Amino acid sequence: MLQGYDKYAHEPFAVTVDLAVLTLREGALHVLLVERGQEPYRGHWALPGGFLHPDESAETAARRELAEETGLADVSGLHLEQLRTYSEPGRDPRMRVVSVAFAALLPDAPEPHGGGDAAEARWVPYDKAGPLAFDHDRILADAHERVGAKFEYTCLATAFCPPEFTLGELQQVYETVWGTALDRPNFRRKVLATPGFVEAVPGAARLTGGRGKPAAVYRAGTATALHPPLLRPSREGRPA
Amino acid sequence: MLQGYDKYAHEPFAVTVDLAVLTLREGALHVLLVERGQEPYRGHWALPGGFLHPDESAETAARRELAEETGLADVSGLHLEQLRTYSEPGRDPRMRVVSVAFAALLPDAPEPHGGGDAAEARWVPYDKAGPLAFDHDRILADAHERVGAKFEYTCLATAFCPPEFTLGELQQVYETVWGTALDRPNFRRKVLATPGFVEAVPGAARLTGGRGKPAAVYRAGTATALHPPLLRPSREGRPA
DNA sequence: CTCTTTATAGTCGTAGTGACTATTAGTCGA
DNA sequence: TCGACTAATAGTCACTACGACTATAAAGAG
Repeated sequence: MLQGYDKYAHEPFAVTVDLAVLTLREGALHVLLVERGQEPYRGHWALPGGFLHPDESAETAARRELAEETGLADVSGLHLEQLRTYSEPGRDPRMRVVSVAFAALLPDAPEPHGGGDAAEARWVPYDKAGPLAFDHDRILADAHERVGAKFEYTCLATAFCPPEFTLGELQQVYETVWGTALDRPNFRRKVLATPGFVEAVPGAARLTGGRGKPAAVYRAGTATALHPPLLRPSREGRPA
Repeated sequence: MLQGYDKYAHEPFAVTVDLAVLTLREGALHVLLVERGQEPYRGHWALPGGFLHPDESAETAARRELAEETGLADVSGLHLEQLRTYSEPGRDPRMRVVSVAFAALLPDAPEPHGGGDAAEARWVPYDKAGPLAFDHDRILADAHERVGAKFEYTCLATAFCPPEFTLGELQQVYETVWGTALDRPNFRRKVLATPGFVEAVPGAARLTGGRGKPAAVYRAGTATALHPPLLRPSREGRPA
């Protein structure tokens, strides 16, 4: 309780934010990693992040770090989601660090120019994001799970898409994040039946790789929730 | 990023946990509140909580505080869920406090004997949990929303029930948390059709208030997820 | 052309569910 | 002891959503 100020010696903690910045490149989920130039975990890869400044909230700090690490001028429209806070005593060998973790979703993936203090920053395929420093493997896995779960009942998937996209591209986003194939006509029916999920760009059509019939072009709609949800073909429901 | 140790003057923060301890009493959602005996917000009600000790995680601290505030001997089996972390610079007028918020669900509600430093602790109906200290109104609302959402796709509702309960009681839990009435036969069908949600206690039956046909008694099952989900009759799906 | 590729349209059967009605098993009050 | 009342449980019916399909349209490649 908060009346304990004078009673407890409230130990000071260092507070950081850690970011799982996700994007899709060439049909595969990628995550932004930085190479550590100092001990501990020197030479290991880690999630970008940094200390909370005295005058900012965790969300503000996360957005600032996101801008620094990606080099993007405008990160105001990007989806940033607080995951949870990691506070196990031993998670940083040097000192007591409590870290607020965020997931960020980017549509396109400009190569990061290590603007921050990172020795090197790079997009790494999610599957090859080997053992990371600290508990960042856990944070990254939690981010993936959260994003996958939110795809079921929100319109979050469009955050991975450029401003204009085809339904095939949107389906690829789902398939890549969930790691499962989806039936194309059924996916299409579901998306179009959900009001506000996507809206057609009149008259626009685009070829999806040079071949086949050009696909209609859509924009993200105004809806944020998905009712009823678009459930992933999960472990459940199978003949156990 | 975490290599910034020597560069940034990483300001120390006080880290606390705040608990939204929820229970059902007489068919209404109640929350455990403590009366503040010190400035600021002296005399106001607040969520229980306290500072993180140097050697414990936020989860450990939350469980410790929960035991202290409720006076319960065994809080190991209780559902404790990290909500999110609140870190706005001005949320505590005295100092920079970052708070990790949790929601806790209790089946029965023993009157708390203010074991901690709380001047007074009391169960307060959710609706009458007037303006709270700090940003605790927001935390409490977030807890309610999170629990309501989790009811849709998990078996969490049994956390509000005693070890043995009737389907009518379980339905009341849903109705109270969601604030909507549910059709009894349909609710029953749905719960029984979900394997592992509840399991029958053989031969047991109980009257639900002295009247009517005695109801069969159930225990919480082993399942944790609900597939397909039990969606609340929401704002969506209505003729807009 | 025709073959391949991709988008789009539509069909069919079934699980899930909302809105009901009917029946059963108790208590309470006259 | 006999209804009236109450609550639990059983069952019906129609409609929606969805998985698994087949069919057609529109492009490029050869």
